[in-house]
Amino acid sequence: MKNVIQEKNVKIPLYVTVYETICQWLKDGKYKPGDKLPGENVLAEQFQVSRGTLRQAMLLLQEDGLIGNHQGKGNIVLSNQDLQRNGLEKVGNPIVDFCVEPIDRVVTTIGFQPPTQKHQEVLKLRPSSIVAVIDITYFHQDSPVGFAMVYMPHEFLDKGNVDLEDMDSVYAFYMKLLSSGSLYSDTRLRIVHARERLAEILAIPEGDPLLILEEELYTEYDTPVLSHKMYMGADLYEISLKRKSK
Amino acid sequence: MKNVIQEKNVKIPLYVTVYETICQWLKDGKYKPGDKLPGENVLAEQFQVSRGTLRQAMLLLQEDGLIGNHQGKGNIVLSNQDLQRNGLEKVGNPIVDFCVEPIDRVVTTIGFQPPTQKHQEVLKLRPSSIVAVIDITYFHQDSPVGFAMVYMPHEFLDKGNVDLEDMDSVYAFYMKLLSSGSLYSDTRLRIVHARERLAEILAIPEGDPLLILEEELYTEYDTPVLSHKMYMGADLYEISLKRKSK
DNA sequence: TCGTATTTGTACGTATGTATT
DNA sequence: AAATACATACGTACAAATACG
Repeated sequence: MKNVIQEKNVKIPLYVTVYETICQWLKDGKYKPGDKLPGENVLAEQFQVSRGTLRQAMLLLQEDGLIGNHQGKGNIVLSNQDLQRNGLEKVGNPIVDFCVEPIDRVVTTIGFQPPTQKHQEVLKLRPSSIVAVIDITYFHQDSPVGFAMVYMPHEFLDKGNVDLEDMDSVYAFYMKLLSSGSLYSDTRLRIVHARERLAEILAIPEGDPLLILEEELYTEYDTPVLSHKMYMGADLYEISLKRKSK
Repeated sequence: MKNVIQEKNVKIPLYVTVYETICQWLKDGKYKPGDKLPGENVLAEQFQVSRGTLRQAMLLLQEDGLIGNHQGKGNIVLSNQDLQRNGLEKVGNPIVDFCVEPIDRVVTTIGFQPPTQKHQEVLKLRPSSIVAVIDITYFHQDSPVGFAMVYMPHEFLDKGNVDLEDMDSVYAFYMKLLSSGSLYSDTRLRIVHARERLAEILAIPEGDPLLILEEELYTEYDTPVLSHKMYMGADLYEISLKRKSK
């Protein structure tokens, strides 16, 4: 299997450059929310591309929630100012992205163990394989705000050439996975109450509520990459997202 | 302005019928997770459509997370039989969709008031307009499990021809809005602690944690439709979603 | 290892349908 | 009613990634 987090190709399709150009227009305020973009034929002419190619760019803009397409009316700019921040529906690291305070320090530890029954299922592992267990505590100004338990097949770390003695590089690998794109997830959100160990780690009273996010990440090939649980302090997190419907 | 929840056109594009046919194939198990679909040229031939049209159907399948597209390899079926249930990232009614117990009764009340400063902003209303305040309590076996406060411009209810004396029809209108499609949202999730009134409504001790979802819904024209807050009992809710990235 | 066939990705062009102005 | 603008659909050609002998 190829390295999951390989770099992307440098070759950029035409419709992507068109998309990026129009994104920049919107960022620069060349067209403001409520404005109508020039007609597709006009734009295609300007960019010297076919209308089909231009429409691929429009599709990307629409998926980003930057424009709305309306037959007979035109492509209208939506209120895009606040779209900078990614919502929960985009893969990233929620425990970092949604803390109301900035995360300024993380403490990472790593251990290894045979897969539990559950991990054999969700990570599709043989009983003879090895699972890396990565515990990460997230701090803001020396106060713990969140805690994550990450379960990853050792195989992935191995193929990623990660120095297992260097916690910074382990954490960097994990973050790179989360932001690598081309991953999708099964995600569950619940409220739990802090028990002994968690209460101690997060320095909160036992029984205090926590937001927990449980998740499995897969490649586009449907290969499990990792499973993790994130515990987020109740008062320190506000999770935002964009919901949509066809 | 046109009625937001108007029925869709009856005319169905070719690529949608192709998409629906292949969806059915997957549901029937004609192709199982891991299988490769026939090549696009073959499928286009079978459906008697051009390859471009067929590729539009493939795009829909991919957006649903049902298949993965891979240059040179093929279109592979993913293991998403369980995608029947919509995740939070799709607009619907979370307070109904994610309760671990089935909701078997709702109690709806309605009142009217001038818009607060905040509603003037988020719903883009004039101070002289009227806001409908709809309170909805959700029950499972006569126990309250969730509570929602909905703020909607009176104008919408009026144009929707809703009988404001008939609570069932008010609730039906609200649910129809949520499932009408063509809406998108700004959504925030947090933990709050039940205060007096909420604790009483949900029949829980004061101070107990609740999951709260605050949201504004907009049409594709960027017109605010409604703003609501949903309070969900801590132990009764598990919210699932599908995260993705390009 | 290398070349060839297969398969999807990109890009172009044209024509017609349908909703809005 | 006519003009405008996006939506759908067809066709062709070549590029790029992968699979296979």
